[in-house]
Amino acid sequence: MEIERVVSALSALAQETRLKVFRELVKEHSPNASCGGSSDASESPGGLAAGELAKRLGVGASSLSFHLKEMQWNGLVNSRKEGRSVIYSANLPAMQGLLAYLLEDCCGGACGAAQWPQPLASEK
Amino acid sequence: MEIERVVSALSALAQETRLKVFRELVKEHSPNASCGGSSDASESPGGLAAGELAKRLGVGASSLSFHLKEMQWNGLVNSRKEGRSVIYSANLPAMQGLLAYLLEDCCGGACGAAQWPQPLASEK
DNA sequence: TTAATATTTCAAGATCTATTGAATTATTAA
DNA sequence: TTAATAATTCAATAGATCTTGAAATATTAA
Repeated sequence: MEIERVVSALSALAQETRLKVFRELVKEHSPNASCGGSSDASESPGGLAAGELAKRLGVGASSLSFHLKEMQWNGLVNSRKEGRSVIYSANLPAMQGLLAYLLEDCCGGACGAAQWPQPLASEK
Repeated sequence: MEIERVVSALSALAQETRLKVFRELVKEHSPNASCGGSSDASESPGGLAAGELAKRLGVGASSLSFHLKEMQWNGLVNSRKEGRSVIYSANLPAMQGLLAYLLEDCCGGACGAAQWPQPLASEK
């Protein structure tokens, strides 16, 4: 993952509303949907309608639309139209790519993936 | 890790110069310095002087100072004075806390830590 | 068709971010 | 002490981001 994409993915998450959106979408992610592993084309990726997200987060529709557009542009969410709703879903492989980069390039040489996850404080 | 701190840590990384700074500091992190694990007070955490960072990244001194202050405020780097230089070092436990949050709250329920690291594409 | 619902787009304004160069502070060398 | 070096602070500016409410678009229901 090249640095510009990493910065743009981080920017997409570095805002309270957007981070909350992503968390909600991860919660709603259907367990058999794409996680970057094997999957077929008929899966239903779960997700939430824009309006339901707005209601849950207490954000105005146009403001949320702005943030969703930002996240979609940066590849963090996908959308599909269903009736008059637009359903947004988390793009987990994008998040995993970001985590892989941070783990390897920004944590790696010193406290690498081999030490991940960290032992609990009580185990140290 | 509460959401405000996560957002502020993400903001500290969501900028090209700052992400590059962090990567450089991780590279220079001395292997026996604090990784969140056991350590003693006499360790030397490695790091780089502000001027050396500015030279490596091709950034003006005052601009870099602005970014370093931002990163320090958000807990991503530490600093210490040595002679007339100020040595900055990566705060790896902060990065690890951030990664732990993202892994658990933003990846977790659906494609959890149990599946991390991901199998290689050739193994799927 | 007309009305209601779901969402996006647009324009305005407020605030935040980032860069620049000059001035300032602290430390070391001559 | 004076000069040189390392870094930060400050003020000015340009540009990006976020929120708001009104208007526009698309879909479904009456």
